[in-house]
Amino acid sequence: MARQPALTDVAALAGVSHMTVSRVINGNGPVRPDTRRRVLAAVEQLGYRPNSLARALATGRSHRLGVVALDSVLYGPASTLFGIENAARESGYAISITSVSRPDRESIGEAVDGLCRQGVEGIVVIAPHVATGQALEAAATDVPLVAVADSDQAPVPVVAVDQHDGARRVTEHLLSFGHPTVWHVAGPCDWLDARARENAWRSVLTERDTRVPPVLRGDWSPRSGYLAGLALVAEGEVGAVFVANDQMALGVLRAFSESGVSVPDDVSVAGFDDVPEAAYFSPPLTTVRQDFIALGRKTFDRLLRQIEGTRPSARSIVPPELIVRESTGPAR
Amino acid sequence: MARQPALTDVAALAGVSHMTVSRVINGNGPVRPDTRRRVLAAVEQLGYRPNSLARALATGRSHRLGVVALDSVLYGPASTLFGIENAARESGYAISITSVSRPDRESIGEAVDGLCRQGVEGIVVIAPHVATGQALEAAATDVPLVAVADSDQAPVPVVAVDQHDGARRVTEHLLSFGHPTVWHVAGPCDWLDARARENAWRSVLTERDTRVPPVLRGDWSPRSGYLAGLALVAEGEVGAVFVANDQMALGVLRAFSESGVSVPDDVSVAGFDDVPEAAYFSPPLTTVRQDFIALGRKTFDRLLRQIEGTRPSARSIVPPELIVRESTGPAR
DNA sequence: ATTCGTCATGTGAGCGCTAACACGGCATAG
DNA sequence: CTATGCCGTGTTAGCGCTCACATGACGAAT
Repeated sequence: MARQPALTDVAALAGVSHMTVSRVINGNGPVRPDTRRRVLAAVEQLGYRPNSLARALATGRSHRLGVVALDSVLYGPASTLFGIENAARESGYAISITSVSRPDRESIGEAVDGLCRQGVEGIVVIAPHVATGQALEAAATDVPLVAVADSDQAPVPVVAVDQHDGARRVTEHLLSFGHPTVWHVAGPCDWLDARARENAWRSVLTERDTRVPPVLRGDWSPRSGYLAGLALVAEGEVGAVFVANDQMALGVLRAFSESGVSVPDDVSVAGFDDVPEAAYFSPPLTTVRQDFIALGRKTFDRLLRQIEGTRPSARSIVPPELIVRESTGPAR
Repeated sequence: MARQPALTDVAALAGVSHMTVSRVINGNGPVRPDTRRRVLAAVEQLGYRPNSLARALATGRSHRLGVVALDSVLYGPASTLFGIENAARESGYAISITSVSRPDRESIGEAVDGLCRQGVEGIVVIAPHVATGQALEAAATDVPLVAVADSDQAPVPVVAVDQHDGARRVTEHLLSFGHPTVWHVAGPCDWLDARARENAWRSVLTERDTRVPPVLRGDWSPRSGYLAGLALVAEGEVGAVFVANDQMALGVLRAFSESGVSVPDDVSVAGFDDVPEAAYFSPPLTTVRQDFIALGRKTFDRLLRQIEGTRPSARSIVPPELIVRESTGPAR
């Protein structure tokens, strides 16, 4: 089994110099039509595939992007990844992916370093932890970098769905039914998104001089939502709950249904994300839709602009959308 | 801004030849301890990062794997992807990812071709459609290739969770409660997994001379499950349903709950996948757990073996596990 | 003292490609 | 009829790295 055919093989077969073949392949320099035909025939016959590694080495441009993802299969990050991949592929960029299990300085640093060695032209970090910001600061590199995270104080450009706006709108929606206050099942406190949602919820309540009930904290998992739900049942005087993501909201619904608490008659429940399942929960879940595909595209655009030297605006924000379903309603 | 430091820069700074630096970096050839120290100091000072593109070009080994994934964010494929990535990273392989929107010959061909240009040493195709097999046949390439798909007749090595076994076990589980027969909400008929689950279900019924009810067909989405659920309600005489995945099962549960059909008292419902949410459905869903992380690792091992020339066994199968929860029970 | 082997290092070529320039040939302009 | 220009093509030198070999220094064996 011989090695893959190279430019010179094609050149030899077509009876031209390798440079002419290169011109045909890249469609730049001037080539006479019949020469081009001969070359293309040779390419076809040999099944020649340009070696993009060699090209990258010669040009100094790899047309490759790196993505650092959290080692998890959450709906949001996974969707964002695919959004980025789609946008990148359409623009002729290849994607290298690396996952990290913990969002600390060392892991992120290693991941970024590994991608740089691979010669990526830019890096996206989808690791929406509070620690990620500092970790990125440490990961000193001159490769353009964009983070997918809703943070004002990140040391790198940031793209995100507007968490604050989304959380504000659900909270206001819940209050609009006349509930005395809104409880909150928050995400892990080391997540930026969790903090942003919690802060927005809190500010709506304080703005209106409404009592701020203690926060229940989960870890995004349905199980943690279930436990929070049981705690809320024990609490008794609960009329409305804003749960920081749909998976936990499912757990809350489960706990309520087991305990004979009716949604939305006894308690209104709202989530965040609009996972595909949310419309089929019992009852269908009021939630905030995040357009992760748009987020991915925007992230890619942002990074591309940075690679090409066009200075982008400081913050790229994707607006969320409140999706009202049957899990929220007037107080009984 | 100067370019990234290269081997020669380090060599110059350390006062040695580039080859000595190479030996230090790769830890092979003999180097005197103090020389090594000088070199490492220079590496540190310059912030030198080996360029793996150049290395790949020189050695002919890229240590890169390509993954072709379906353009979707389904739980299974996404988890498998992460399993592969983890295993690969541990073994020093980088991952390039490409997604395809349709599983036809052209898309798959393009995806495989693109990855080959990137110089990958092996390719995993996670595109479990019936058409994928033929598409792979067409994508003639001498790069080692493994498909994640439960098919006997694929033209390439295959790794999969044993769909047949899983489906057989749920069906038998449902029959064990004394239900006269088991209905089936199947996945799209162009998916191998959907076919395998349906075939297994059918064979259990025919083996036992049980009536085989007409198949209801969905598209994996909760919505399609919901519609199937409504159809089952209209049908009336339904005691047990095996739904081909958990998302559709959620839709079925929703339809039943809306229609006042009680699960499992009126109808037993079982799913497939064991998504993290399944335990918190109402009622918690009996389902078949697929260990996608193990699947990913096995896939990587398989591919690695193929790259290194060790001929692997014909079929790598990961066993599924029946998870019994509250959605299944005796006929009323 | 000479030969040999080993260790530590250096040299040159080449992986497959592109950028930059060099060079004939033919048309047009002077 | 020579000068100027452009077109089509070839030549050369790298990109950053590794491989295969060459070289020199030193100790041990002859």
